[in-house]
Amino acid sequence: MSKEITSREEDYSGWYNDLVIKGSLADYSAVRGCMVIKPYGFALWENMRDALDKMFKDTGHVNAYFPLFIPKSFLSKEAAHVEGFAKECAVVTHYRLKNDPNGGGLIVDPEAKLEEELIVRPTSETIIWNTYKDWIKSYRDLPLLINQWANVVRWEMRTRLFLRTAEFLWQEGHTAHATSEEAVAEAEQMLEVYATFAEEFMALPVIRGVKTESERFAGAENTYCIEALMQDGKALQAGTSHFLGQNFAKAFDVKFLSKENKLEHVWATSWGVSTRLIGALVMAHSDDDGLVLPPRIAPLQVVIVPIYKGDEQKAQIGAKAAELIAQLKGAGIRVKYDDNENTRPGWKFAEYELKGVPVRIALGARDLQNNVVEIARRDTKEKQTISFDGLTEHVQQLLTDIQENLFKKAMHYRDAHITIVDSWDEFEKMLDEKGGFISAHWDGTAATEEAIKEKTKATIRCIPLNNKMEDGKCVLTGQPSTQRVLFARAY
RNA sequence: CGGGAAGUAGCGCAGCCCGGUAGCGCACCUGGUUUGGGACCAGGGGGUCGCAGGUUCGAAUCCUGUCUUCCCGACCA
Repeated sequence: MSKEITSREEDYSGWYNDLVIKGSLADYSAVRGCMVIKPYGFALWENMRDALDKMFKDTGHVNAYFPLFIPKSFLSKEAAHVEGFAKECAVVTHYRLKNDPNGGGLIVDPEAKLEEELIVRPTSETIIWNTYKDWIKSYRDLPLLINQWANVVRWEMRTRLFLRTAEFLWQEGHTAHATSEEAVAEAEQMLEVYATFAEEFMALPVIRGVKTESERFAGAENTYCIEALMQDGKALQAGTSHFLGQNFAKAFDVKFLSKENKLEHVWATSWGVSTRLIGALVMAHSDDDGLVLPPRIAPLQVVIVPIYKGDEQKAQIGAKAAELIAQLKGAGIRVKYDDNENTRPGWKFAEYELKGVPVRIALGARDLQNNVVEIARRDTKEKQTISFDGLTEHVQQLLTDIQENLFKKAMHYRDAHITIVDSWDEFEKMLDEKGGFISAHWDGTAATEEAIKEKTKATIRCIPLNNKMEDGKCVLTGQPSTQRVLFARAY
């Protein structure tokens, strides 16, 4: 390693990039704003994806796949939707290249212009609703509960590894229902699925809430979200679930005959989480020694590093390690044995810390004689010496402890950074000095929300679900308010 | 699209002010000694200095243009 991980206080952004790149998760690519996800990072994504996919299926959803390309005319059918996405779309205008007759290599063949331009999907509502029109005729076809795992492209002005890349991987669920109530229940259910996943798998505490009108998804009636807090005090939207009302059904003319034999538009939801979750994971748990990954989704849960002198010792330790690995694997633990001769133990220790492997086991000749191993946990960096007997149970318990500890630590930090504020002076002061969420009264107008954003860069992250009603005065205007909302500077 | 900075070996950088034909660290290759917190010694390979012009006997270095990337803004369901 040529450079140490930069301290957070000096340069959070450099710290974050170092973590991602040195932790072997991803790297910049040759294409502007796009990243290469490396095998280690992709294994992490696969673990997250598999856990989410199971949760979707347990709630009655199935997977399907829709086209990457969307005819331009589709995008314009829902007014708010086109407004929200038009500014960041990649557009396919031609279908062929040819050799430049004047020399100079390949050029776009002007003869090969498309009749109608194709948009690389920034999200799939339009192409999916165009399809649903043909699939839904009767109330018997409902509900339609479909998810797709895909890539999408949004031509962002400024990008950042995982958090905002021009192309990213995600899942998008798109459901159709016979009633408004049923669709709202679906949107709320999926928000809860996301919240559960974030908390139980990612060890990331989240606040469940709804967005204000100005932060709402383009084309939605209501947007639910989970908001997480990063270690620099900035908030991150970790997932959203939208109640779309009948907006897309009307735009794409999706109607069904009800039990009462009446023709009605269907009610819709959409919901998604993306590789941005990996960014959240990195910023929520990591320290200056590298990544810290929660055991439940870590690509590797345990690494075993042998310490030996000479081939004879290596063979002896290897034999014992094989025994331990068989036990650990038998218990479903993801374990790697690193007997690479080109790197020394100290190098390996540092390397797996950078990669955030939760548990490290060191096994040397000394340990072999004493029937023990040295076991180190990544989150607290504590080491202890324990016996071979019951090692598997010990490791299982340790993985559980680490998972819980990470959640508690993040929860403690989050709770300590929700500040209740009642005056404008204090609002600005707390935002600058402490960061995190500011819980304050708001008069409910978009104008005030905008004014606060203008002054402080803080936005309303959400109105928490099950929020306590309480009379108060707007922190900026002094106008009456019925509840507090959460403000923060955000990614 | 505004403001700043940078493009020199796979990665990180020095050299540029003051022009003379390219260097350091890491990585890589060979041999040896090592191995309980990022080993050491010796030897070795690798670069049209982002691109295009110009000035000059001579350009990584000076001038002009251009492209790209990063950072800060603007933008961002």
